[in-house]
Amino acid sequence: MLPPSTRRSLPMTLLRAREVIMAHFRPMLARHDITEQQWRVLRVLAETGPLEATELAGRASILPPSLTRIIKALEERQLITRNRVKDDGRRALLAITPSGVALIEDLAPERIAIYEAIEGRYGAEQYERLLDMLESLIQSESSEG
Amino acid sequence: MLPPSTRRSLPMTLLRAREVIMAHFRPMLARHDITEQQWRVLRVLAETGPLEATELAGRASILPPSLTRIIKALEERQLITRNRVKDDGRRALLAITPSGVALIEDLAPERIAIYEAIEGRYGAEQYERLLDMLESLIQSESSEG
DNA sequence: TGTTTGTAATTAACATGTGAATTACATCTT
DNA sequence: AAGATGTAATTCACATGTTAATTACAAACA
Repeated sequence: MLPPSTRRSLPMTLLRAREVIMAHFRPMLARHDITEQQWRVLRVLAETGPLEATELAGRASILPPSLTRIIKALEERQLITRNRVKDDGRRALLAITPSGVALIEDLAPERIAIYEAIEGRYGAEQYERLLDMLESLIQSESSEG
Repeated sequence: MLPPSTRRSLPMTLLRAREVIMAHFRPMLARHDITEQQWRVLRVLAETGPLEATELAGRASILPPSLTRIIKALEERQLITRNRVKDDGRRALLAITPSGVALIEDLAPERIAIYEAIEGRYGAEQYERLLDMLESLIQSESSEG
């Protein structure tokens, strides 16, 4: 078996795919002066409710050191709050503020339009199938095996 | 239409997929004290032959500012060389050195084994189909599209 | 020739990715 | 209670991602 050429390597193809998709969202994020990762954190908190940092990091696919910095930035902008957990001085519950919710809601319509445009070009069925196949890949490669 | 939940968003799913795949390669790269991006640059040069920076950046999916730093590091380790292009003082041809080739060749067997293991778990057919679908997505979303 | 326009590469500034080390706190053990 | 062990979060150090600005050079052109 030969090694895959760079044009057919799975990690690079995933990277490029992500790249062409994110290109559609970046202008929107830039207009609102928010990074992609900050946006992920806000969306997760908006969907899930208050979370501890470890859980949030997992759901937003952000490593702890990055999350520490992102939390600091979002807290300064008053888009999230942090509250110490009783009985455990290490943990804190992170919650989105009303301003944070408002930001997410502001972006929602444009976000939906971008997704619809992508689905329109790629095909809605294909799109769902691709997501299924990616989830299956993640499943089959997750550390728990 | 509702916005996709973070668990079903395409950018995040692509990110997680890439993450579980790269997890298999990182120990190998760390043992050879090379970053993922440096490895990509070396592989592209090994496959394609000498390239100018712009072309290399495109093929390795690395932005110019990052490539500038990576080139510097690889040049210091004598894994690549750069030679000015006649008639145009801006450009330079970047080429992999014999040491660079040797490094790539050292890693090749393990690299192949890792890919085979992934294909084995995920299914070789599925694997190829996933690559096709991703390439199709990239095609349909490319800026020229 | 000198100026303008365009292009390749770099630099600057800041955010994130990554692995290792550290801190702060809990829990277990004796 | 005191020490050992474990866990959550942070900090550190360095590499890359990202956009904007700048530099170096080419090409077009007045």
